[in-house]
Amino acid sequence: MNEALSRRLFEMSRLMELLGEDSFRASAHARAARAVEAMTDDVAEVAADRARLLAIDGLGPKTADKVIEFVRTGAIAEHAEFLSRVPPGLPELMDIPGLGPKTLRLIWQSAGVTDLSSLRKALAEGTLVGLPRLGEKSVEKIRQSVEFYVSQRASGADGTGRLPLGVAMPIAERVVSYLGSVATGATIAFAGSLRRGKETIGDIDILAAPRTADEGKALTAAFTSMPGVVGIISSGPTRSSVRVAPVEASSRWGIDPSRASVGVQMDLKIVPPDSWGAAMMYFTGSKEHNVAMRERARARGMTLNEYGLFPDDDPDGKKKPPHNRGVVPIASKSESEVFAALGLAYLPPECREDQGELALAGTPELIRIEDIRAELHAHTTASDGRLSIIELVERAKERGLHVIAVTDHSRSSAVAGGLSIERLVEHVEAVREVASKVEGITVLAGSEVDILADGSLDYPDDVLGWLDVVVASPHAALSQDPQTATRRLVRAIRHPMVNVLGHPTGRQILRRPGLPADMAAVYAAARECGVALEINTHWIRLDLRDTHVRGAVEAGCLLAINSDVHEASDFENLRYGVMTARRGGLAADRCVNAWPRERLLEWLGSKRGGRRVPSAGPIARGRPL
DNA sequence: GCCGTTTTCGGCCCGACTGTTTTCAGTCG
Repeated sequence: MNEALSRRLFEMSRLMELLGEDSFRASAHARAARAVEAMTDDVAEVAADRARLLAIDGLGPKTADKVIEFVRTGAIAEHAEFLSRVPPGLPELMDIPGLGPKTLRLIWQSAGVTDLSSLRKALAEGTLVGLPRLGEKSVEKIRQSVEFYVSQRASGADGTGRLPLGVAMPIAERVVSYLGSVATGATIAFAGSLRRGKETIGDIDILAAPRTADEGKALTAAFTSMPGVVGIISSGPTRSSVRVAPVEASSRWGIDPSRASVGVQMDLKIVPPDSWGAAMMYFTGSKEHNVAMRERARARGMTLNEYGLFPDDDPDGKKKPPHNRGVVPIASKSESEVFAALGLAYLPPECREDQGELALAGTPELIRIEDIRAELHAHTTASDGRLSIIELVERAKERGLHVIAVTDHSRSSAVAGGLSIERLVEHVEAVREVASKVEGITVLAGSEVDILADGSLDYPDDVLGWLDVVVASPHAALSQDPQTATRRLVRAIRHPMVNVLGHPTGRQILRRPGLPADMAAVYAAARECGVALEINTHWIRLDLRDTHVRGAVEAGCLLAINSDVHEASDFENLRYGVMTARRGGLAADRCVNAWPRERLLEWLGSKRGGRRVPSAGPIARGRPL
């Protein structure tokens, strides 16, 4: 409901822009859409009390009534009215970079462009050249943008042109390292939604502070000519934008190799070293967070831009920007400095989304990568992993973990080599054999047990009783209706031997939505039963997602951050899971993977009749526990 | 259409880059 309504409001905002309505009204609707998106409660429930809606920042009398209308009728009359005035294929064209509402409106009303195909036709026939403010060059830029957009749609999994976090991050790191080799004295880092840990990335922002002007020029030259650049969108002394394509996508996740290349826009911003903090803050965003920060600065008689926080000596905006007039900034060198000068504690990038973070009294206590000491979800060659038991254990040890759980697939996951009961017995004994030999790490024998469509588990209870840890996960039947999905997950959580609910919704980013369960019911059951909800760290999953983590944290749940290890490199995904956890406000004490060893083992044992975990020795076959 | 450490009415973030312009509009982040 929240998501559907938020989308509807965003659409209204977009349609208003296209129709040339008051731009402030349009942005008010976009703000309302974000407010609804950020709600952790079900909007249907909140809307029962109009005063509660009005108390939400960004919702006023008019938008609150539209929310109520949507909750009651499933539609907003004004939305339908806007929709009837715009050709159906037009709004999507706003996704094309460089094509904004004004230009789109112009070519719609003056050149009859109504959708992608008529736009391409108009470009091919040259009918756009000569319209007001549209010369040869502008039209050529639009043409290139459209072709790039079309190729992205053809190659991307869903046509949004966004890259998963885990695809974008390594690219950004390669570019940062490459630019660092060009300008050895420069400070270089990535910013943007990548630094905030969003699950998908629209473009990659790189920030550089060279020591000299020559170094800056060298950086720009290197950036615009680096391998993979297929087009330069713009390039100036302080900013350059390029299109990079193609980029290898992962084949392991079943993306068709012939389509396994996606392009991405990359921006380089060059700033003076003294502005590093203000620039980092500015280019990290989010946009909405920045707006809130600048408003706060203004309210305090200051003005904030990417060069620093300045005294506001020019309220009318008549003069040149302060940094061009030699005004000395109040703060600029570090982000902490700027936050402090605005009366704020340091806010980590992951919480800069304008979702109430400016009202926080201090820096939120968020989990860090180094807090993670246990991995509770890992596969070996026994099912679909690539590591043997001992290899897995050694990799875990190298990473400083004190607990590693071997949790291969259960029998229903046939394509993933799920273990029959007989094979499970052998496997558990093999794991215990390894556990008895290695030192410095506790090795647990467990299973990632399928949650069947009706919520029952894939092994009988006596078999589950042999194990040290049970991760119960949905793998099939992911298209259930909300009621069935909720019943299914809650039933699995209530099973007395389940420790962790693995990738709870089964969603895959840009690929499939996952179970539409009532998450509030899932949180409530998990809290009551002491079951940890997993944040699966693989960048194709990140399940729970950030908003779900926030809901679970607010509901008082335990969470697990697991890398669902299938090969050694999967341990590297941990950072994406931790970023997602931080976006949801998770602190270390609520994350079972961050607990001291004994506390973790005791918690696991509480679901195994309180017996000591790990068990040692052979399984007493045929004797139900 | 929202909102108030300057405002209950009149504002509403800031700067860079580009192209079509002799002073600025559109777009982006």
